[in-house]
Amino acid sequence: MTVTLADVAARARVSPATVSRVLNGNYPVAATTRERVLRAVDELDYVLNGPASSLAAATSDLVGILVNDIADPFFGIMAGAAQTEIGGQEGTGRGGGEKLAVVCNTGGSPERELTYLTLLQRQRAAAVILTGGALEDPDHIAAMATKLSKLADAGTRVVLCGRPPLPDSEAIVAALAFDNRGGGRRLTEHLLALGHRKIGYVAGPAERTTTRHRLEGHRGALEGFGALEGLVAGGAGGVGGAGGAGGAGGAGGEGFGDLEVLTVHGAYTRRSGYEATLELLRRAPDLTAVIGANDTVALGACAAVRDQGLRIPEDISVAGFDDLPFSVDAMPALTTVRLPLYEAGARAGRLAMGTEAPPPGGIATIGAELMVRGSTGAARVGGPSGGRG
Amino acid sequence: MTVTLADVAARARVSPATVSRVLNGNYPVAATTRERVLRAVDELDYVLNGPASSLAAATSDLVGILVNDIADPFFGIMAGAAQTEIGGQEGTGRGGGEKLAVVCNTGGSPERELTYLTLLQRQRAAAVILTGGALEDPDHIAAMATKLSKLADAGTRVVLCGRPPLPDSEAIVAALAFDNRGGGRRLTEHLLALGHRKIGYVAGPAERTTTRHRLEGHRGALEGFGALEGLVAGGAGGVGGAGGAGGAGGAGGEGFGDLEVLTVHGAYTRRSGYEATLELLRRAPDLTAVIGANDTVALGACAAVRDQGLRIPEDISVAGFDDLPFSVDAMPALTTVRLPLYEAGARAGRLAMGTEAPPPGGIATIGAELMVRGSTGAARVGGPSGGRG
DNA sequence: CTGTTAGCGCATTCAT
DNA sequence: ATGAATGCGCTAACAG
Repeated sequence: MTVTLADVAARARVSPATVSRVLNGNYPVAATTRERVLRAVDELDYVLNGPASSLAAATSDLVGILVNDIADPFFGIMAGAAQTEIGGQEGTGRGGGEKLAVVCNTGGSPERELTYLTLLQRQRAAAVILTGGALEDPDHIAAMATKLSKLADAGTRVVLCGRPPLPDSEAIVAALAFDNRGGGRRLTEHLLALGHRKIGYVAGPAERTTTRHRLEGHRGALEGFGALEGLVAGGAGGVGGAGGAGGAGGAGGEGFGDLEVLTVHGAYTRRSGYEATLELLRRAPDLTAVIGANDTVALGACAAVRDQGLRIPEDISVAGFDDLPFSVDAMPALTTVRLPLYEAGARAGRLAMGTEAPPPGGIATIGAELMVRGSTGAARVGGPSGGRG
Repeated sequence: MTVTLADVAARARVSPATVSRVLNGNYPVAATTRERVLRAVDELDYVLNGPASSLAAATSDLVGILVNDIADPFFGIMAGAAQTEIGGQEGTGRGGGEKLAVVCNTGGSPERELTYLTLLQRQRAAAVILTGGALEDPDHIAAMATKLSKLADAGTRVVLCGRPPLPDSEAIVAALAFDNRGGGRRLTEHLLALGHRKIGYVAGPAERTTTRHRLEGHRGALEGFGALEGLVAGGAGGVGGAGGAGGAGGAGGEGFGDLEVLTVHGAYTRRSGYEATLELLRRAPDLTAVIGANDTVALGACAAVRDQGLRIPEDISVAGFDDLPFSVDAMPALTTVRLPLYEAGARAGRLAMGTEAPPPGGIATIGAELMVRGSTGAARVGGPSGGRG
């Protein structure tokens, strides 16, 4: 019923070994023989048996790309770029050597992340790309490290994209990390420069690296500003949560007492942005700016601000993070931090293919660029405690 | 180096066959034996060899989900839903039976679509889900039909989601088609009811089913209205392209002369929406409404309208299609047609798993609901030829 | 309920 | 440059 390598060999009047060789192209074969074989392949409409091939070769052409949320363009853009870099190689699809780049949606669930990794391990995947922020739960980190080592041992190339490198792990080919801290810092500095002093922050889920890094950047900016201007009120420590928030996946964050900072954690969703902003406005009616954990959250924040009868940016400035394509279409256009998602994804794809040399030390930090647009403006006068400063 | 089934069998003091049976769970095994085997699996940290398993069983646990653009939430939502339905089954990941749902990004390229199908065929995929509109090029349709038959012959279940059924093809398990015509018609009827008579239409790529169906719905509404009110000007035929535009992948569409309809084709992108709208406004400054091929295009249209110093909806009404999550956040919120993407994707996932019975005839049409929001309003007076009507 | 026996289809040694 | 033989790790009959 199904045509095999042997059938092709018979038709081409060569041995199965020869057919295998022309298909994989890793071996010298006479041009005329190759012709004959290729013709037989076409005539018989032969399709390589992947499992058999993988079994014999102890490796497959599968490349897995893990994403937290496939419906979020943040991941879609990276995954698409990686897939283009990996899959856009040969052409016909009948020979070997074609990688099958494939994306797996974990939905942000640590179990599913591990499960997908196991599934890919089972398939003897050629490479795995992990995108987006990681969970900071110690158990999960340990489990991931173990799993990734096993994958690496089995010959799977592991690449991190938009995710900080794991604690030790030599298992990784390369880690491409976004400069979330720097971006977060510059964004808040921008707001401070506009005169904002009471800035609400709608953070992502507390236990994610991305959330923590962006928040640290934000607080670092506030701290630096406070040090310079002596404006920071009350409480001594607490501000520089930079170190403290570290490993544990616990609470951390909900209410900083005396500080002029207001933070609410929530999912990376519009709804979360909407509700958190309402909450922030309740806690501090004299807020003059709100920063969203990402653009989606920021859009939710915009909606909340407007539903309260406030104008953007006259009454409240709003900013996001990522600079997804739709951000420029918001009214007013969203001030945000641009992450070169496509470039990062493409590079991760090349790294996974072994087409590009890993960065020195296996780690590269990818810059984040502040994009100032219409959603942020000068702080309104009379709102914040100290006036314009 | 790598631990195999035989190792587990030895450790558990049973035969390899028994281990295989408990792993696959498709066969009666004594509870105590099962325990012992499972323990051995854990102790040895055994992971099934997928390729070997697939080779022996002549089928794999891979399920491919093809999408046109992974960075577009339209596809992300469907794919995510399908993946949840398929992958969210068991738990641990060490046993068999776990499907690996993976999404493949064709980027809208017919070649890559075929290539992915071949790759999936090579892997002996358990199922394939094709999402989104199809290309109407006869050659490609034929090639697809052939390829899908082969997949079906090899035991792969083929499901269409958001794509019309193929000409004949018994190869398909089920086709879930969106009511793009109906949605398009209702949207235009809504605009007509608001007094709009000169409506610009920014269509998608001319050779896609989705584009054609939505456009047909639009024209059907105009036609029906013209018949009722006797308002349709000039040219006789041409309007009801419904039948004519059929199979061929040719030009079709660019300029309908006397008709009060203005159509421009372009990609499903914001940029296309922007530029096409500028063009429409140039061609017909007395336009009172613009319909985008989808929400993304509509957002581009909004930007263009505003850049021309026009207000939405006072001067120009704008509407989209799909009702993606961000559409409600546009200012004003976008009037659009809601497609139940998540539900459709989930259903496709179940169909692919064989968890749900196919609809009668293997074809189901999924409704499209008009969502009236702020971006559409009464046509401005004095613009269109006949005034308010 | 469990063990034994054969391949699944291909990539590789080794020869030649 | 090509052919012949071997085994990858597992599942599927078939016995028992």
